[in-house]
Amino acid sequence: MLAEISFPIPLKRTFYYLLPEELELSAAPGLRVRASLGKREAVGVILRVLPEKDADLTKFKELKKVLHLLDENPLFPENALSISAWMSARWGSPLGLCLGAFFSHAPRDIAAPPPAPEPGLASPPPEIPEIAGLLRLLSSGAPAAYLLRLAAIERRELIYPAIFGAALNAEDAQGLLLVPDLSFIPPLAAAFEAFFPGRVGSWHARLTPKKRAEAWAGALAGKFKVMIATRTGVFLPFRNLRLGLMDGEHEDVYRQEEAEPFYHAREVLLKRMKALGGAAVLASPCPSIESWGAAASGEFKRFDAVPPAAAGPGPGVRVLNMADYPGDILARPLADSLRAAVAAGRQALIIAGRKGYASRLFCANCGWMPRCPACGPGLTLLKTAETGAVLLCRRCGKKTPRPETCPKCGGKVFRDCGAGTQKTQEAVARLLPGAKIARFDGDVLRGSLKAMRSSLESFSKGEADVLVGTRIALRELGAPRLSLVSFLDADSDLSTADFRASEKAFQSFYGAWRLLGGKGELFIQTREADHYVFSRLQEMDYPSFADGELASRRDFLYPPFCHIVKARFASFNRAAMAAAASDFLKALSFLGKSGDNSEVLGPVAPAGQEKRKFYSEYYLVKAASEKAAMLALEKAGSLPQRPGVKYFIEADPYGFH
DNA sequence: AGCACGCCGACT
DNA sequence: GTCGGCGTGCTC
Repeated sequence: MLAEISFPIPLKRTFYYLLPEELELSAAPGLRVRASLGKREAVGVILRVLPEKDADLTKFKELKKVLHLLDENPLFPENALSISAWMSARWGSPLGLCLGAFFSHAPRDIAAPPPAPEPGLASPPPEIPEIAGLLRLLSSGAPAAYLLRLAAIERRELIYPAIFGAALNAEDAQGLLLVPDLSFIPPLAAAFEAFFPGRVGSWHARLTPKKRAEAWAGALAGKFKVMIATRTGVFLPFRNLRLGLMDGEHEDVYRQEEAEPFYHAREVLLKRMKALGGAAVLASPCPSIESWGAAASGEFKRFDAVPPAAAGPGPGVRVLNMADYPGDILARPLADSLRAAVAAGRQALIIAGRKGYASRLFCANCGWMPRCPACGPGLTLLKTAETGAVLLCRRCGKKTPRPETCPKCGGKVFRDCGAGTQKTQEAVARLLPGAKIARFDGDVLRGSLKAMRSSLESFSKGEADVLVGTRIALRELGAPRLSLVSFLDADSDLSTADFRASEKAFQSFYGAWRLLGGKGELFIQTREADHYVFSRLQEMDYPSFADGELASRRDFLYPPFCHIVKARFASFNRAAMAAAASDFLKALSFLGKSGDNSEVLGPVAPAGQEKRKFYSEYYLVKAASEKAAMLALEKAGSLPQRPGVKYFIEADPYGFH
């Protein structure tokens, strides 16, 4: 007999190995094996067991033997194999790498289950009247997915234990709590410890190897009742997982895009819990429009844990039209409030535009800003050595030459905006000569965990008056004396090429508003003060914003009403690139045939391409269903490779470049 | 991904 | 004369 084996290597192919007779009975799909691969040994997963006559072995000179069978039973009762196969089809990464996400953290020897934990002195789960209905449904154990809108962040420490308490009433039932950031784990673990003493585990990327092995084996053995984990925790093994809760489900960190396998932890969690017949709860103060849509269509049941008090008037919101303050980094009203806040012993948080982003152009005289005639806002300034400054629409890719004169006032002087954290820090220092100003951006974050903590802590303790940071600071921050938050350049978010730009911008503003805790002021500086996002800000009503956004996604056929696949072709040879694109279009001609409303947009080429030696263009597939998207991804991924052409095929791209 | 082979630059 | 850079190629 043969075993078809998948290894965690970036290859789409699988491998045939001979099964030694003594393993023939125990070998089964989903079990791990050790085998020689090339010049080394590797652990792979059996995909199937088959007789030799069923495999075409003519191409191999040698068939190696499986060396060891590592498991007697599958480690994942929900069938990691089928979930991995779905992941592979859904995001296009090799099956072996998808399986690797589940198996690669497994310790070499899985320790025997530890002795049954002694039941500690547990507090009764807290009562949360607002979500009594949700708790009732969870305690019934019915398989379902829920969307939970949460108000105050602090209440997670009560609400989540109540939810786990309700859903995990069986003795061996386990729950997984996914959080967007490592820094959320310790406080939540401490809160859970009161309700599940001795049975709360943690999982994140910075665990030491020994702790990692303990956590992994502990989850598998059922030692932990509750596992609190960052993104990769969605692949942990459990003996009896009954509840998966994702905190801050709208956060982009749940999407893995830097390295294969690509996936979105939210979707993987939903898939897993469905396969297990368990419950999934997606929680957020400002849910993703995808989840909002699923709730609207009845796929998720929605609950709101927003107490009535939170609906009252909160911090003041002031949108400052920067056309009225040409050249200023800090507009006058913001500068005045900032000065007053610091003088009164309060703290302020200033969110600067992200570093390295293309800046925007505006008329120095009247503030006029060029817009793309086809797509509305979104034109950014692009500086190229050959052609000079060009305006690029990041939504449709169209480029226009930089205007000589302003069509509104005839002015000839243009400025570009977009102050980074450094420039902003200088401006604040000039405004408040005596104030202590701290900075928090990607550079600080990339440094040591300790440096990052101390930088934030010094602000939380009140050692600094003003914190200048990128939006990453919003998530990490807890500052009781905070009374002012300001976004210096809201346009840098709104002008990104992403159909999610409005959603992400509103979520940021909303998060900042909530961070103020019902008092103080939120300033937003923009040159697009008439953008509809701002019209929704005055009430700070997330549901009404989300409803509007969802309707617009429906009208323009964007997720959750379609699945997007992006295909980019690049080459030094223009004809070869065109031929690859033509292969692609031919392969995708099945779309839309069966009456669905799938469509292919493109080609989109970068600005100033004719003048360069290197060519590239991309297409966007808007597939009407997940199935159609997976088929499109598969076809695009298996195009004949034309020499000299590079292929970039991507599912669910965030931002179209 | 590993791990090999292979062919050109500075050094014990 | 070697050590060692990383380009290319293969893994049942």
